[in-house]
Amino acid sequence: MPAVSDSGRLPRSFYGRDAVRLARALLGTILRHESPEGATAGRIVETEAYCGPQDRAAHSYGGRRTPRNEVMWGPAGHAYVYFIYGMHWCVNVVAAAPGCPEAVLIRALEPVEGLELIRLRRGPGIRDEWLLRGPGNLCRGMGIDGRHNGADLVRGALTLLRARAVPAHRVKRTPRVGIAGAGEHARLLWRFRVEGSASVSGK
DNA sequence: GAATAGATTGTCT
DNA sequence: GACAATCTATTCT
Repeated sequence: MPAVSDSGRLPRSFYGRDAVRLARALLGTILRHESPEGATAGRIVETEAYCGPQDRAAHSYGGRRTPRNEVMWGPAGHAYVYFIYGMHWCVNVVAAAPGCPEAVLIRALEPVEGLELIRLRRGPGIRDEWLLRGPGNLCRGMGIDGRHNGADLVRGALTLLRARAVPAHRVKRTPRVGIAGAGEHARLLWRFRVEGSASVSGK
């Protein structure tokens, strides 16, 4: 019996809201991947909202629509996975409505299921709480890569599960990470993290 | 502890 | 050809 039930899958309606609200709502939910090597899952403790054409830090800034970011333009509840810095994958959850290219970057998870497999993928010498810390690291540990771009989280092997909500007093809002080139938009408080979790990334 | 550099490749101009 | 929603190791202080 798996440590995490698959029955609590979040419905499509959960995703159909603006990226900032979705980023907050995703805290505490469980990202689960049932791969051929085994199942892994983690509790989301850090997210960032990317808010479409007006957001200088977003891939869809200025209405850009390319093969890479095409899934951002599609229906909510799908995974937008892209490759960056020559070696890392990052996974986003598409928000809002078709034609509104908003998404939420998943930045950190607390490992919940499949610890052995996660350790195997990450390599030796890493504390368990840090195995899925950082957007690139969590994709490696969860076995997420370009094959998952466009995956439907409501139906496929990659899923999001409902879990106990994170109370407001445990949520901290900060500026986003790694977007110094975004001018004024770099200062907006569009990063959400669970206070006190050992698994959040950054300083 | 802070700052810096190097890795390494898809994507877009 | 420049650069990127990163991570790690190394070199300072």
